[in-house]
Amino acid sequence: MEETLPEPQGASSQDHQNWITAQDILREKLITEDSFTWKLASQEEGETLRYVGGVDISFSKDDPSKACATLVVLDFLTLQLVFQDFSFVTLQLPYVPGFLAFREAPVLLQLLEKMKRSNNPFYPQLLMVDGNGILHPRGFGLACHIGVEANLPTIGIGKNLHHVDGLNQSRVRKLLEAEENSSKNFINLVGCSRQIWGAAMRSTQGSIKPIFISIGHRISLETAIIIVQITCKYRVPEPIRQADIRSRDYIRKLEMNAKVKIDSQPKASYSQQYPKLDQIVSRMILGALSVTRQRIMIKLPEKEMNLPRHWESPDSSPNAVEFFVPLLPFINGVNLHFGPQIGYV
DNA sequence: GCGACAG
DNA sequence: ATCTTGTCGC
Repeated sequence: MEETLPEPQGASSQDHQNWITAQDILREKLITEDSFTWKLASQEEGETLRYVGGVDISFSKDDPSKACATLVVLDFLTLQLVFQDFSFVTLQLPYVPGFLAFREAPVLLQLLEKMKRSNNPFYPQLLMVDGNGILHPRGFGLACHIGVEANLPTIGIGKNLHHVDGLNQSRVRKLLEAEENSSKNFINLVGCSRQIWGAAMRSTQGSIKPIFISIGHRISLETAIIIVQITCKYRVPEPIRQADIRSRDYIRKLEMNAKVKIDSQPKASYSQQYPKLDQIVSRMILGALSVTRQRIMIKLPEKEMNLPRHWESPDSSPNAVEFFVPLLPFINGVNLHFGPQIGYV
């Protein structure tokens, strides 16, 4: 009766050991100093930094294994987007603290590979990663992992602190607020062992919550900090922020999978009866995912979810269109008619 | 032993 | 990561 059942999802302790070994091996290739051909200052001779990439993954709220991976590239000078690509995937592994890379790196590397293979002129010279670099229990976080495997200079950006070497949120906050640091916008993260793991940075003037910068691969902390400062319009550097925004937007559109039928062109009586509905529709129609003759897909704001009971039984007029609203459990008393999943772009 | 733990 | 409500301020 010692049957070993397969573990399609989840991570066994054997996985843990394998992961640790893999991280140890990859870490031998890690380069922790500036190692690139470009320069920051355009006055100098030669290649200058022009294309900065950012990667992020957003998740489905319905099914946490469904995710949208996003790669963006921004012009370093203007911070304008010059490239974006998405990959909607089902992740096979769970998130385990300290092993984020095994969940997220493969699909992100795939996006980079695809871009490189097609000889895209905007292929990034530097990549910012939503997650830590060497600020990690074994000094090899997601940003290092991607950097080594893609052989790209990478910077890790954490929005929360991963507790390493005695570092924790409150201690860092005290350090940032300390008298001698009150004028600085960043401080080094020095652990109990005196090692410097990265930097905590107030990226926006007066912002309380810092971001946590650590080197990924082929870059020094000093250079990484400079580049992060330059690319911060808001708290999170723009390449990461754009990847995050666009990733979330992409997946949000795919989540609109419940439908309800209403009139395509609301009659006067209909509008009078449900004035609020008209407001919603006219406001949301601009943000519609796609519009065909028969269907309009929109997302209704949460606060408009107390749908009129009337929607339960849409009239069968030929003008009827289908509105797609989020599949949520708390639509008061309205028994929505759920249609088939519609594939849309 | 227990809690803490990037996304 | 994701959920959610209002609230404050430019």
